Amino acid sequence: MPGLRPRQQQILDFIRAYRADHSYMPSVREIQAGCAISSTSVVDYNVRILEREGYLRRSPDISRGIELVGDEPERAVELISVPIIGTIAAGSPMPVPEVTGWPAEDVETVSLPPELTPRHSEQLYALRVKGYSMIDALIDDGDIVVLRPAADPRDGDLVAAWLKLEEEATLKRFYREGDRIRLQPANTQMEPIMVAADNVEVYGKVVAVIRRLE
Amino acid sequence: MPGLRPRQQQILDFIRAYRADHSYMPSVREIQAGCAISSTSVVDYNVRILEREGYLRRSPDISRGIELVGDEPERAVELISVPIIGTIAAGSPMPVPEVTGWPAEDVETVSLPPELTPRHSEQLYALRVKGYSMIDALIDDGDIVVLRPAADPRDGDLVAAWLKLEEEATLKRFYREGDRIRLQPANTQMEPIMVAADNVEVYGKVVAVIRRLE
DNA sequence: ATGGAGTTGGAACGTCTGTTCGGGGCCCAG
DNA sequence: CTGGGCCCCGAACAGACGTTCCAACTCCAT
Repeated sequence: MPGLRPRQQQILDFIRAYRADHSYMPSVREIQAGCAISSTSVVDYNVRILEREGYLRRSPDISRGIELVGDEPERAVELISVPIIGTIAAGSPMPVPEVTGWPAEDVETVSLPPELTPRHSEQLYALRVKGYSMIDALIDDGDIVVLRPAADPRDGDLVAAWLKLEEEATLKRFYREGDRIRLQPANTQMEPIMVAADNVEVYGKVVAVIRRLE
Repeated sequence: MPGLRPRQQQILDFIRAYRADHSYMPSVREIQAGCAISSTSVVDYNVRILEREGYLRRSPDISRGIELVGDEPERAVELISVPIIGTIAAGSPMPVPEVTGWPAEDVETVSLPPELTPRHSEQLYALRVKGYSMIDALIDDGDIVVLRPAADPRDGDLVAAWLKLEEEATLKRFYREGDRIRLQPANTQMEPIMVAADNVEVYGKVVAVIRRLE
């Protein structure tokens, strides 16, 4: 992506510099001030272009909702050890990570190579899949799924969810549709299921699946 | 700083998880929703405490102006680096590991954690799966399969095989039946296929499957 | 000139968001 | 009982913020 007008380059540089100083993102008006632009609409105009060109992403109607792409912050280079805190099966409750005294002594762990490690790896945990109920998510009996506590999952994320009414754990892709939620199997040939938003409890977002064979 | 009320711990966990998913910080009302709190003032109250206790910093009057203080170190363990020598798809020939001058310079690699490393890890290689032809083996597009050259596969092994007549690469479980070979999909609901022994060339035995999700 | 595409400027609208205020339970020492 | 921390609730205020609309400007090929 070569073509980038000076104004856009200037804005991009400002955002990068701002990001180095603060852990949150600049607002439109801060960009305006920092780049000596006389109107917020000019910022919006150029930021739109930057988004269209793939330099960043925006979350509409969200303050400071700019995300830089290709600028993965502080990816850990070393091997991460993730505790396997239990099993997940269709009909049995999922274990949830205990917040207190997390690094227990005797839990089994799995190590994640750097290539698999997401941006923030502090609170990862893993579950061993029991049974064949996740077949539609291309997940086999015995697989290990690595999860991250999901605050406010985004559309399309593969999440581990607990359906309260059905008393069932499931791994599906998450889509918000008004006050309901569509859970879409990873296997696209299968039909999605619709559930009320207050019937689904999202425990985590799947960041990796590991299968070890004999 | 030991004493941290459950509500505060909950909020802290939510912020950390949110931060892992988004590059910007959650708003007070998002914390409220994510922690099932019924008022923004409760969030403000507890976030104030978290700030006073030194867990985070706030920039007043700034949307999403929360900054987490302190991040954790990681540990390093020994891990095996496996070259990804190519892709495997249904209709195209599989690459085979070159025995000579193996450690090429510019090949992509994937690191295997110790738990995944089999006994003899010297000649491991990996392929990236292209397309959805391995769905019946519960292997998705983009998955990485780690292989070991299989001199004499045992019954039940999951092998990467090349069907000469059909000119097709496939991942199936291997069963010898007289002078023919039964290739059984991992998905037990699907029918096995029978091929003549001299029509199948076993390239390797799958020792691990790794799937990384965004 | 002339027109269009790309860009800037100014202002306003509506919402998002941090913050504050008054009130109300709960628990325990006095 | 009384009072005071401690925590939660609902509502509202004021400012921060993303977004939109329209006019004007530059540049360039026609």
